Amino acid sequence: MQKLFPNERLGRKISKWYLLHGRHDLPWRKSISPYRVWISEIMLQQTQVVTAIPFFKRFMRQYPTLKSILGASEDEVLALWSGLGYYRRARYIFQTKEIIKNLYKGKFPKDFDSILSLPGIGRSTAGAIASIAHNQPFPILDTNVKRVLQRLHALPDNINDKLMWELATHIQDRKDLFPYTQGIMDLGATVCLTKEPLCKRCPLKKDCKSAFQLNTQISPRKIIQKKKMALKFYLFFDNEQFLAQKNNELSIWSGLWLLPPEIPINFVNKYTVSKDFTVTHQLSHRTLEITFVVCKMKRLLRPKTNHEYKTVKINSYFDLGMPKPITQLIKNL
DNA sequence: GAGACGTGGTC
DNA sequence: TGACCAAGTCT
Repeated sequence: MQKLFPNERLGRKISKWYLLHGRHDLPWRKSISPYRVWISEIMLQQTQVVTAIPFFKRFMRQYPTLKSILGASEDEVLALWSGLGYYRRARYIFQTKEIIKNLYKGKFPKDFDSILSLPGIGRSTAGAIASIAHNQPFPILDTNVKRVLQRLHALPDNINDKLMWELATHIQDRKDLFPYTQGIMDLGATVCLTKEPLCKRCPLKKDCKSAFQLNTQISPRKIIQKKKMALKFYLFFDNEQFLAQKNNELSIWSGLWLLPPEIPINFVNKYTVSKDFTVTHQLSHRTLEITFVVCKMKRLLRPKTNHEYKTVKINSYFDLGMPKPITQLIKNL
């Protein structure tokens, strides 16, 4: 008989609750494989379920299996990430599949430390893959789980992660890891809501130190002062195509295709400005003031420049990894 | 360990 | 409408 962790009894309540009330229709919860769990977990980092769903489906249509993605280029992976944000995640996926190809013979590793060592996979994501896909008792600790645990034990805000990881370990239902792991996330997402938790529906209401208490607010994230940043892009285009430039800087939208920020020397006097306007675009940590100069050319030239560029058919911009403001601009061309 | 890193939805 | 929120990881 396996020894129970202190709160495994509660974990059991969660896995049972999941079977009745969990979100069983999420696409990544069907045909479970390490590959599908991996991609979904990366997509779901700091990203809401409803946002991730269409991206996950599109990704799986393009690359249904781990094997099928092994030959992909970084550009192709970034194109599938276009519009999802935190593009570093897509580059980590590219790096990870390269490691899997070269170091693990094309098979997703099972060993926890090997999983954890992969780019873009931290302790929580590694725990999700290990527990969901490999049935190994490693906990997860995302904001959903943190919120449930914080309320369950009536912990003060800003409690340190070390304790939270211990609590997350001791509440796991190690007999039913799959429903437990999915369940604690669903519990946080659908019952133990940030603003007004639905304690009546909670399987832990008899155990929770905050159940039906008014003072269960989770303190807001630290507010950061957003810096403003001015950007300028030129959209050179003719009837068929436009000019894109690769962003190889280590900053926002790194690795994506943008537009040239200046006029190539050989373009002077070869275009007419049809529009010139500024939009603001919010990032999590920065406010961008983006000026677009839309420049019509009779025939798009090849630029004389040291930058990596590409001429792109206007109606196939979605084959490129590009950030939202730029795809928006092209779409409305 | 604080800050960087996207986007969409809500109120 | 601007502030805030939503399945983290890396440096």
